[in-house]
Amino acid sequence: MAHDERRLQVLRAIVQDYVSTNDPVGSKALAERHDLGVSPATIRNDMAVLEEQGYIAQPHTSAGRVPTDKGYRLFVDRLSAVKPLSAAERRAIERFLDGALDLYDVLSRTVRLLAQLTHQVAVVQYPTLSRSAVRHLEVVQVAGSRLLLVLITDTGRVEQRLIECPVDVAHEDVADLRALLNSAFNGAKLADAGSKVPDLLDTAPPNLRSLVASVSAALVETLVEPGEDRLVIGGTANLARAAVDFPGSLRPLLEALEEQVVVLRLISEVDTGGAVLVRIGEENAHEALTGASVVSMGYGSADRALGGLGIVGPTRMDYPTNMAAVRAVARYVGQILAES
Amino acid sequence: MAHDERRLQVLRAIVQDYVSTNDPVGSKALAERHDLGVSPATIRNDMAVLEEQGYIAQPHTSAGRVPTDKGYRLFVDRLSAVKPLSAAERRAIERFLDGALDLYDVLSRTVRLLAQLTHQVAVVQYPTLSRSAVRHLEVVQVAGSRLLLVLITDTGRVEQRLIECPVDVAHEDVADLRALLNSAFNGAKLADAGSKVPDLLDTAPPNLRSLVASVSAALVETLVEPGEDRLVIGGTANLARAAVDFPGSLRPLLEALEEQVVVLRLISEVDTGGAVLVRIGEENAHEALTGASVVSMGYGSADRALGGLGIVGPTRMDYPTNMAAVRAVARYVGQILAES
DNA sequence: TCTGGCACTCGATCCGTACGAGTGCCAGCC
DNA sequence: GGCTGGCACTCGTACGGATCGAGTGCCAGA
Repeated sequence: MAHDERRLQVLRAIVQDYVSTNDPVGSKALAERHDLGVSPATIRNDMAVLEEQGYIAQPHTSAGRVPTDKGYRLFVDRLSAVKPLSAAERRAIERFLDGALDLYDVLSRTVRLLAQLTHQVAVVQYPTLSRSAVRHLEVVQVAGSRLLLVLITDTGRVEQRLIECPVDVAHEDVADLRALLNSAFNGAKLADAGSKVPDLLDTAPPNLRSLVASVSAALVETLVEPGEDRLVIGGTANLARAAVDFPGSLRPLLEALEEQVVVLRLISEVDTGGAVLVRIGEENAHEALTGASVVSMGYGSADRALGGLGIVGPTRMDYPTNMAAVRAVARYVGQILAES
Repeated sequence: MAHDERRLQVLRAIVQDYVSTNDPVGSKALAERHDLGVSPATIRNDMAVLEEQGYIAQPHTSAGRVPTDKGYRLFVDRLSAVKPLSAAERRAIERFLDGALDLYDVLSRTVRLLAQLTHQVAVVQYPTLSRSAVRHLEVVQVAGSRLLLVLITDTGRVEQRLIECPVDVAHEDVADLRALLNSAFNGAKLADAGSKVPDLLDTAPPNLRSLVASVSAALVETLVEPGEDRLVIGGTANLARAAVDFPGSLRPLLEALEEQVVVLRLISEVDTGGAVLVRIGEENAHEALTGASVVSMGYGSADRALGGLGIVGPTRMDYPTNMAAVRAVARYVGQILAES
């Protein structure tokens, strides 16, 4: 029906105006600023229906309407097209990310870039270890019984772990240990590392066996341990601008961002299909994120997902622009990390 | 004179009360809460003098007094004793920091600990490279002409750097390169690394010379480059609580914290003598830090300074407690890193 | 089905008043 | 000479009432 269609136009206009002005929007202003072809009175009727359906709400009786989470959801799903980035913005992304010196550099540039493009808090997950493969293992003797194990993955990530051995290790055994570990694990997906241990123990010379056992145990532990997934976070200063959208205080949100595990779950639960994922307000199912939305996407090549990245901001955000930025950056970062 | 002494007591009382209540403090309240042995009227006279000398100020005519930066300075220098930590707090520090798995883990635990003890934003500088020594160098071939250089220092720090060589590198040359680099640089202070390059080039076999030249150039560049000094920051959520002390907005401060270079300068300019350094308000000479104080201290053993750590908070902070916390944590972290 | 008109609601704003915390000054006391 | 109690004064805050206006819901008519 024609006026179902118009009601959606009204909702879209409400979202757009509210996002840009932060004032509850009334029927009169709506009629003036958008070519809806009908009078304020008609719009009021539409608004009454939209409110009844739960897409908008009024803060108090004599105020305009504000989109609800449900309203934003409909807007994102059906009323907005992801806005393509301008050529200048694309160039900015390339210029910003090219020339990174190492993995950390790539990620920290990414996070700054995202924060700058979206004016929100940006979050990038380190490439997940379990999906990478071992490129090289290095063992360095730090003290008699202390070894430093350094793992280099094919995504350029470098992991380190201190190992306390039960007894002192002979200096000449270290080289043997290194060779053994490398021949056993080289090229292995980290997720499969555990299954290689029995073979390794069989082939190890008897005098090294206990040493190999404790080191490989520590290695597997490091790799499998999911808590090791780290985040790079940036653009927190943008929260100060968005403070008006978080009535109580920024505190819970800032705490959640420090409590990395919460954000990690949000960012890492991405659709592997290469689509941008938007979680609006209560959909995040976390108290500290009341009034906040998360726009995220996985990065990596089609056959190998590496991790997730995204932004966190108030529900009252410019979804089309932010979704476009997240998508563009995720794709470009995926390319860069696939190359190296 | 006796009443000079009393005026200082009055200033101390004003600072203490103001820090704990955040209300401008008046003469009557002061006389009630502190045993100054004189009447409010007398205190008023003292306050008039203190104000004239610039130690305190009144926000408006009918309000109590508030310490100025100069007043806090006097308080820190002459009126407060660094408050020793309780045995329980000491134990908490040890429990919190022991059992860290690697350098990053030590630093991130440290930052969380400091933030928790002081209720302020905590900052820890990575151990400065140039004061460390090379423990091991690892070269991994990532692609034909691409090498990943991994540096392990005696402070447990692991640095990585991608090197793009002008031509493809033969697989068997990589091992030779590794051996050459290690024999040349092993045990060298990073600051001295540059001076070792000529010798290295002389001893290198002719066919490797150009390769060694480009790799060692990149190595020296990585080591000397001071911008590589990184920070770990935590406790940003504490700023939300302190928001009342930053009248305009938290924005400039949050931005300064992201603009790591500003904070880095503050934290790294520490007295090497092992004393806590306090910078109050305008002493920081940075616009974004108006109303903010920095409490910092170097860590490392007596003969080898590694870096700085500290906290950033409103000028209205509990200096004695915070100075004690910074000092205790800096000492303990220095111990831990010296051991490894 | 849309529109103009109208009465109504209710938060925001403004203004005037009262209150009280805090001060500076002064005369008197030890 | 220094301390104290008393007192007049200032000025920011809290409170209450009046006004304003944006926005609404409803209804009759086109």
